[in-house]
Amino acid sequence: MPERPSLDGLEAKWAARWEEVGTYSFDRTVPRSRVYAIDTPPPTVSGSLHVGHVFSYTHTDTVARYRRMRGYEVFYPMGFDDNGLPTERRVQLYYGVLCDPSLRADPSFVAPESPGKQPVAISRPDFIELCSRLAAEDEKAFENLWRTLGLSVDWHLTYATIDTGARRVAQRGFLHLLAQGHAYSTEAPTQWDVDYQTAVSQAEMEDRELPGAYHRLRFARVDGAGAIEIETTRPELLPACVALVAHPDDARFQPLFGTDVVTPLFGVKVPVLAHELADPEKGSGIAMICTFGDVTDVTWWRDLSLPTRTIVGRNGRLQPVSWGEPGWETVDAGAAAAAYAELAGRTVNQARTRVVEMLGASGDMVGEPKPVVHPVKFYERGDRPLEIVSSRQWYVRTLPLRERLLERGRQLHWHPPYMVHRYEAWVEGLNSDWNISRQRFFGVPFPVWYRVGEDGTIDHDHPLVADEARLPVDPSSDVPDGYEEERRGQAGGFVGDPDVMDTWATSSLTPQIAGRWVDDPELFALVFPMNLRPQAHEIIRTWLFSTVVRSEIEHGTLPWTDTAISGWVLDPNRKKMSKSKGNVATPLPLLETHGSDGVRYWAASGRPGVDTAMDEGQMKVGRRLAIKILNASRFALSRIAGGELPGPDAVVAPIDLVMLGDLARVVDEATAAFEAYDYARALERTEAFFWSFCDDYLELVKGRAYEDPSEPGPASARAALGLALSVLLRLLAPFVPFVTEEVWSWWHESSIHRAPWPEADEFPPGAFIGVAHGEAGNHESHDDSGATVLSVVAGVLGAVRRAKTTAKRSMRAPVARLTVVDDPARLALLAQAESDLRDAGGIVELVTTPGPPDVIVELGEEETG
RNA sequence: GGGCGCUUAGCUCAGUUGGUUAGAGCAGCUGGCUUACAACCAGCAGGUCGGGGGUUCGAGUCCCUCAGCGCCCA
Repeated sequence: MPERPSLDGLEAKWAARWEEVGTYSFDRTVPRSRVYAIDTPPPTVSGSLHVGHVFSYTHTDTVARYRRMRGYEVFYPMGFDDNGLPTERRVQLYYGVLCDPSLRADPSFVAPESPGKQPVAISRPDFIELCSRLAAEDEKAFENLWRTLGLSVDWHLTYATIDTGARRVAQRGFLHLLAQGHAYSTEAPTQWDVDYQTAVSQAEMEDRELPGAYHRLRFARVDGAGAIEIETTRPELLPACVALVAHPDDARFQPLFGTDVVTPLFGVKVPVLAHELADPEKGSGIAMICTFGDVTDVTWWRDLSLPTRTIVGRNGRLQPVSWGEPGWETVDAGAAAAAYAELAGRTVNQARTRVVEMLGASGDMVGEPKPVVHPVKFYERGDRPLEIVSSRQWYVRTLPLRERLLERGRQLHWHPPYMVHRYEAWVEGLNSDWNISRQRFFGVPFPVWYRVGEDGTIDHDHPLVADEARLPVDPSSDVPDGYEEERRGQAGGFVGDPDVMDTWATSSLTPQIAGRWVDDPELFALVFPMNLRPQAHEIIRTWLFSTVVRSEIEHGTLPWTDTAISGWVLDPNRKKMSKSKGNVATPLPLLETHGSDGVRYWAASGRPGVDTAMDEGQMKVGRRLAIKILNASRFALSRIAGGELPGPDAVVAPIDLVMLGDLARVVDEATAAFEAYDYARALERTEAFFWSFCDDYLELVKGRAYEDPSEPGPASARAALGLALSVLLRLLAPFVPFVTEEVWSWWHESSIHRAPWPEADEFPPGAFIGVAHGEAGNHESHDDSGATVLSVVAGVLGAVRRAKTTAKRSMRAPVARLTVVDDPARLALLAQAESDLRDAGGIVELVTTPGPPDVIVELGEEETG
């Protein structure tokens, strides 16, 4: 036991020790009933470290530590979700490279030291190699943070959602979806980000308010009887117009339904149709339908069986079309081609400007554009509005599962419970199947190839699937059974699926990946279904939802029994932290300044599911708590050192029994709180007891504990002190693992983090008088009002302190005479700890008198010298 | 526009099925080097529980309504 204990260096000391002796390693020899498995969120390491990471992961760690102390073997792996766009973007910027999948791998390829002025095109294998390399470096920074923070993760179980085992799991899962008809591919209108060059799923889209303008355009009627005026925010899609649409009940347009009009500039005949989704209140009450301006266009196109006229290419520019050819019929092909020549090759924004000029010149635009602000769909990471293009994508059928998914949501235990509403709202609002294809490189490829017919057409309807025993495969370099590499891309040969799985399609399998579903079925049977999914609330609709989908389809079960939803970290002004605002706090300096235990204390004070402000003040409080634990423990241990520590039966003094009874109640409350995943409540109750324990009980008992240990009074004090310290340290261990382990090591050989969680049977039966356990006793340690010998004596001690403070005297000043006036029952309680009170207050003479409550303190002179 | 949550001391938050005088920490103020701790201790002060209405013997707590804030979704 050090003379002057300190928090300095505890993180490094204990992190190394825990790793060395395997304190948190998972013992797979235990039976299923003793396993507690956690499906940890795998962070995306290409993002920067964020104080939000320490916040939510600390919550999970307190639960993991509690369960471990309850005797469970905790399966607590860390994962990393490196695949997908964020890592690719980081590699592009870091090295100044671009992936060109048409290039062959270059055996002599060396990554550029720093990015040049122009991006260097490199092959897909070389690009993936750089992604893996950079991700591995970034993972180290995360692991270092987690270890410093003291997460009780078993680092031998670490996985990445792109590693070999994960690819095997993801591809096997996909093949099962395909075989059972849950996955299908189709050519379909798809939300497309023209910058990232990829399809975007419903879950990744967001609306942003964007300024635009209504342009009023004139369409001539074929019968010559005048014109129809429509309003549109996207006049550049005029060449893609396939129909006009109005509400079936709209009397203004009923006579026109079924007739044709002609588009301005391009002279295309299009019908006027009726559909409920047309809003008579909006614009002129009649709209043009294009290929495809928005999701409503897609609905109309599908419901009304309209043709397609695709003009926007995947690069976001208008592509060439053949006016006059089938599908592009027009009354004047020459004029249409001339007009379109002004637009082809331009971006949609450029084309909009030009087409407006042309419409103005031709007199087909009515009045000036009317500015509006309207919601436009964006990819959540994108900078330009999404376009809708038609392309081949893989989908998972989620719509037919809706009812079963809602039922699973009701079976899952949500903490806090109201979070289930977010899940239900999402499932009920599903309007499309789940698009899992991404046109990217650093991801898990689809393990399928397609036959190429003799005429060069690709047969997407009968994919050649990989044998499960071969997984993982890369169809861009591996070859389907029965084919030679030479026939890749040849007529009569094959092609590989060019896409990779969406990151949610792989991370939806984290229970299967972490549990090694394919590679280690015995382990998987031991840990799945898991116990806990901790995660943030904004990804309920993505990660939680998709994991439930995959588990339901593959295993017919929930992937876990409980989910704990954490809130966000807000900046000190309660604003959401974001890079653009520049209010993001990086965690390592905080850990260094306040200590890991201090930061963990702040994090664990945040209620489950509640957004919590970054608060360095709370971290300082946590650090003070840790220092207090050091000092109080050293003090208590110094009182009980030397000789055998008496067992609980030695506790006989009423005040000692009452203190232990109060502590037993705290154990009950903390245990109940942890069982309900309310770590914050457990901490609050424990901490409150700990401070009053230090302020009052330690002060009252310290004299007696120093006396002859063979006497019953001192023996009682020593036994109570030892038990209380042991219990308190264990209650605090999930929150402040470093300082509690340090103190524990002063008097124990093994780790506190494998010590048993405190139980009622550790306490002497006499402690439970007046406590819920209700065992009868033969002493009077409490009165009818619930006052105890401890609460009465602590109250009097407080009055003595008050008097000394008011008199501006030192706490050491003696009390010549203390007169306590109170009712007889309370005075009887006081009498049971009279000598402790005299010691703690420096009281020379104590007088008790029945009567209206009062405490009269007559201070004496301090001895000098 | 729909859903969920929040509003309690200057600040951050507790407050259980409705039940004595609504609590804690931080900040503030006043004292004190007290043989565990000055990175500490003791004490003091600070609240119309967002506004309004209702139920009840009794409301911070339950119901209605209004306002503000945040998030999710359209």
